[in-house]
Amino acid sequence: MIFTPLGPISVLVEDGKVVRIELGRNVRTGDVPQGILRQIEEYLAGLRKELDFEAQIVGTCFQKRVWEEVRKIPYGEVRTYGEIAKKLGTSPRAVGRALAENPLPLYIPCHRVVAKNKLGGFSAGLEWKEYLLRIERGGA
DNA sequence: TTGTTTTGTCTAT
DNA sequence: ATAGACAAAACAA
Repeated sequence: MIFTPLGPISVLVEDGKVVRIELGRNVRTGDVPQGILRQIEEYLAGLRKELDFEAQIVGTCFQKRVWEEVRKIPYGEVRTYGEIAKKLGTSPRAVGRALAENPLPLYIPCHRVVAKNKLGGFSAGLEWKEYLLRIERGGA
């Protein structure tokens, strides 16, 4: 369990692999390896740019393709739903739909995906999206 | 600026 | 099979 200005973050781990990350909700979790928590804390403090731990990702074939693509977005940069869609040969709407199901926010940096002229959405609430983007922008 | 149409995928019926 | 939901975008007016 990690604390942020916006609320707690819980990490669910199954045999050494991160299965789910919950923003703003306090979920019952088992033991979480110290190294994983530290990475996330450092990331939130703006001291770390990549999360690198083992994760087990469950989803449909299409969802995994979207999540994989989103993982390639560099720290501090953003892409639009349309840009991701074009790369995968699908529609922006479908990309948003897949991101809405993202089980691993932060690890799969879906906050780096925005709408063309707006911020787009975020399952945990837009405050989280803004918060995360602010961290990566180096802002306070 | 607003509303309307088009759009791919997923879930439930 | 089909209908409805959706974290979007393009277009008409």
